[in-house]
Amino acid sequence: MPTPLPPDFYARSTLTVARELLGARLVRMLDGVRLSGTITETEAYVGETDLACHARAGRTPRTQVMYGPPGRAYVYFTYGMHWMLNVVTEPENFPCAVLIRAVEVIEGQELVAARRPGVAKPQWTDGPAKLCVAFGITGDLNAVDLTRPVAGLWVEAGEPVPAENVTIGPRVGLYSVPEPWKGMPWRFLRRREK
DNA sequence: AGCACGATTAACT
DNA sequence: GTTAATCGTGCTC
Repeated sequence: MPTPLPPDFYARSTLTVARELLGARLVRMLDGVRLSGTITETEAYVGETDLACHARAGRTPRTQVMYGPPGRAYVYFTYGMHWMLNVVTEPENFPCAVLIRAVEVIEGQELVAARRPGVAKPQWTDGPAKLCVAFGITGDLNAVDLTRPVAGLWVEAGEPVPAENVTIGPRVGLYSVPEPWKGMPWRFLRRREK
């Protein structure tokens, strides 16, 4: 029996959720195969006042899932070719989310290898759009409930990452976002092991 | 008009 | 081996 992280996990401060998602396990049922990966990089996007967050535009068809209950998926399309996976955080009507930027594939390596032909393992899922390709995540999964194993996508508890292995820095890929939002240290990544 | 990107290329060391 | 620059693509507002 899968045991997804409960709504209470997501109903907290977005920064806390982003930090604690490091080490957690992203699980995807695809073609009858269980894929999973350890989350290694996240970014927090916090409300309408965060000018890097899509919710800066207010409640629109695209952003409305962020206004809904925590623990849902916010999947959106950008740059004409890329899907991105976020998890909705905080109580309803506070539009926030954590972008899942990278995972390390654990289960289902054969299927992922087949989905990422010609790509070496470390590059299978080391970017937010790459992991969506590897795990078969598209707009079909927007707004699904990640706290129950009903949609074939959820997050399980993993191995906690100790503070000394966490690197914190500014979010990336924000081209024209003004300060102070552009420089806010809201990116969390697990330091490379070895 | 403007993207919460990634691959390719071109320049370096 | 590295970093920097370019641009395709189509959805959102």
